[in-house]
Amino acid sequence: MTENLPKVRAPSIRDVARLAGVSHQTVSRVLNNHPSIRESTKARVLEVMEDLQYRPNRAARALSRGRSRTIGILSAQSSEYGPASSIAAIQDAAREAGYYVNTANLTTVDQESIEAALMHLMLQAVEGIVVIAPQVRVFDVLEQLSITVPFVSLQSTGHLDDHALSVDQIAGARLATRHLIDLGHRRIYHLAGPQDWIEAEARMRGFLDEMGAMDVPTTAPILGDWTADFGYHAGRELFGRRDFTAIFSSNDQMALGLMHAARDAGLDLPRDISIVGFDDIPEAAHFWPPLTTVRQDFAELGRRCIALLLSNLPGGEPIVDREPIMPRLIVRESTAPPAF
Amino acid sequence: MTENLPKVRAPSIRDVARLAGVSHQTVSRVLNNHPSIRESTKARVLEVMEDLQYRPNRAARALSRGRSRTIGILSAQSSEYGPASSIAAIQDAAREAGYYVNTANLTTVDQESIEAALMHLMLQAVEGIVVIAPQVRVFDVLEQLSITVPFVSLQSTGHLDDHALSVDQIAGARLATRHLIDLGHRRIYHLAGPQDWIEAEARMRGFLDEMGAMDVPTTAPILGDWTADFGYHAGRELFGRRDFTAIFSSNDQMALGLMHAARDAGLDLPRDISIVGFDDIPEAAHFWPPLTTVRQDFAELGRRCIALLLSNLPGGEPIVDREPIMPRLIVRESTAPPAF
DNA sequence: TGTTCACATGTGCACGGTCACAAATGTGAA
DNA sequence: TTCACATTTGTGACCGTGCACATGTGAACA
Repeated sequence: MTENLPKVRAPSIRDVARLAGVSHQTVSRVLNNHPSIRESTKARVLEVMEDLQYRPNRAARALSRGRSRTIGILSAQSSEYGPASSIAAIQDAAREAGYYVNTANLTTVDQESIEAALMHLMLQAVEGIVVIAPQVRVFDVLEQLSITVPFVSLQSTGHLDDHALSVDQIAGARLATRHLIDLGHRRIYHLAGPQDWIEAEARMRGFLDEMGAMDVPTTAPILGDWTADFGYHAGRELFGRRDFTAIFSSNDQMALGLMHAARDAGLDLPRDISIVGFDDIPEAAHFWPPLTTVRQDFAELGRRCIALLLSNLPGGEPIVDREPIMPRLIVRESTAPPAF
Repeated sequence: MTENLPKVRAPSIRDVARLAGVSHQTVSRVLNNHPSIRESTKARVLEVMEDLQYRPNRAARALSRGRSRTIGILSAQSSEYGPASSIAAIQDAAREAGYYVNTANLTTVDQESIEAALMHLMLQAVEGIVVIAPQVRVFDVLEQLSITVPFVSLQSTGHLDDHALSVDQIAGARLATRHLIDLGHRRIYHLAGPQDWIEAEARMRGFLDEMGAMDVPTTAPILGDWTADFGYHAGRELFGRRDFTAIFSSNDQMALGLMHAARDAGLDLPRDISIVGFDDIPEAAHFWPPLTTVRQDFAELGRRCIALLLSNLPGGEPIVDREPIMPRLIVRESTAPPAF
């Protein structure tokens, strides 16, 4: 009946040492795979550990080493497909590398909320931060709070490229735009994401670059908020005038909203209007019509993100990963040559 | 030029104490809002903290208190809308309560993967665990590894209800089924989720219960995997025979796949076939046709989940939250009376 | 004026690891 | 046998915080 004694302290390194007949330091060496430990000693210690169900205490370790082995993720809209996939990939990669991950969500993207989230992460003594959010403001706050841990952004910002790792959003947007131009479209709208999201800006730039390069006149992009609802409302207005034959939407959700509005307006897709999305969410293949879009490899992004971040941690040798991940155009049935 | 001296140790409680002319214990009391501290003393200490940019060291705290203030989430398919929303809500609620959250994803749901994920959480000394995954196996492993921390599951399992908190999936499924029956449908299929997911089972049970209660003959549900792709392939087969007039899908993604297959088969929705989903993902309102579905309040679920878990932690007074969250039927345009 | 008591503050150690350094043991050549 | 040196193991301090307990302080009361 010893099993339900109250408050049985978890076994410590010294308990193991006593039972194995060695010093606590020897146990510590076994834990850390120190090279000069006699095999027989090591085996004995390991056996005692097993018997005692010994688990190293992370807090103690973090305290004495001065390192938490934790990295933080600062994320906005974390239940959407893109961010959620990135987060999952980052967590997997971090765990693989022996790191723990802690996520702080931004409910709103104002100064105060960003500060609170960063504070939360810093209080945990995270060793590095991954930012999946509108960068510009976050970086301002990072600087303001004089946060000193290394950080990595999942999107290239242009001027902070040492910290950035990205899918080449510009190239992706150009692929999408070029696809529409190649089909013969000349009056193409762009439904962009929120201005302060780097991806949104990059995709917009890619769109404008390609249009310029191909000498196609452009109209001002419409600024959206990533949601299908916004796409729907924007669509209702756009399809009223119909002074265009194709739209490139900055993400799949907004593209879905556009399609909805198009049907409401009695338009036939893709005959009357071609639509291209961005992200290739798993649902996109089943939209009506199946959506032509640009696929990003989030898993790869997560892996490289962690590799980059860890390399910037003290002790690692800094690498600079400037090679962007190239997105792919997935052609489905939402695009066709213009009917007129 | 003192700002880039290497290795400036972060200020500790004693540094603050020295500058404020008090003992380290007094500083500690200020940190923990101890009642008997003179206002003036407290103010002085707080001021020094501000000056020094003092941040308490979480590892030291965890070590001396023996509590990590961290809870773990064990999640599968964490990039899908339901789990992702729950995770976000749980994180927010936990942060609110001063807790940290750490997520471990299951890549596969086999024994080994579950063990690895649980180990990862336990090594962090999480104080409690939230399970968002196929419960049955996870609970087996929990028991096997003799995990002793309290845990909460986001889904009711029937026999572990003290640990469970849930949207009443059965009631939700009955709402959906009843809606179809009320419209006049008598030959209704159910596209279920994976057998080992509690939600899937509960929704299936709700479907069968309601069909039984209304005296409508049923056919065996089809077991899917939550993905739109599966819905599509199941649909291709089902619409070949067309011995039914409505389908209740266990989630919105599979419903989307079904719709896709229905269009491929040249069917008119909802005239030829009515479809109901489950979850009300933000995109569902923009499907073609907009999807009738059952809405779950994930945010509320996350909040109550944390409340329940924290109450089970040592020190809290155990509450039992047996009141399930009631889901709501959202009627859109994917359902109509049968045409014949 | 001394006693009591609540409040405010200080002292020293424990938490469970790691680190720097010291000591013991083993090994091979002079 | 002895010394030099590599390998293996041990000793004690330290990381930053909280806890138990001791101590100091002032007001209320007899």
